[in-house]
Amino acid sequence: MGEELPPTERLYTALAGIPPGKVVTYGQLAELAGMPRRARWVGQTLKKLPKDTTLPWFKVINSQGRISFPAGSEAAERQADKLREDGVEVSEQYRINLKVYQL
DNA sequence: CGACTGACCAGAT
DNA sequence: TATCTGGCCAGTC
Repeated sequence: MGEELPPTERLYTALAGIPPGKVVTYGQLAELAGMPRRARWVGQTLKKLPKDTTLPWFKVINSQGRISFPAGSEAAERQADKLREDGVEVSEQYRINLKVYQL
């Protein structure tokens, strides 16, 4: 019968489908993957992605419209650069306007 | 087994 | 805007 993909696979698929210039929150991505209220699980899963992944991990931000890495860290800076390349406006304080860029 | 930790979140103050 | 609280749940020790 119909075999359903594992949760992680559904997460990858949903993430790969985020259009250019758009972002999603951890909680939103959890719902898209069919795992409502599992925002933390999304974070744990993304953390395990290989460093050379082609998935747009940088499109995932928290519900406050901020990058979930310590300000000034390499990770935060890398994510901000990626988002800007993708056409998303990111302030110096790593803030993104969800009203404009959220899927 | 309990205690603690996270790429989290929503509501209250 | 900032801080706190309770909820969430898989890993780790």
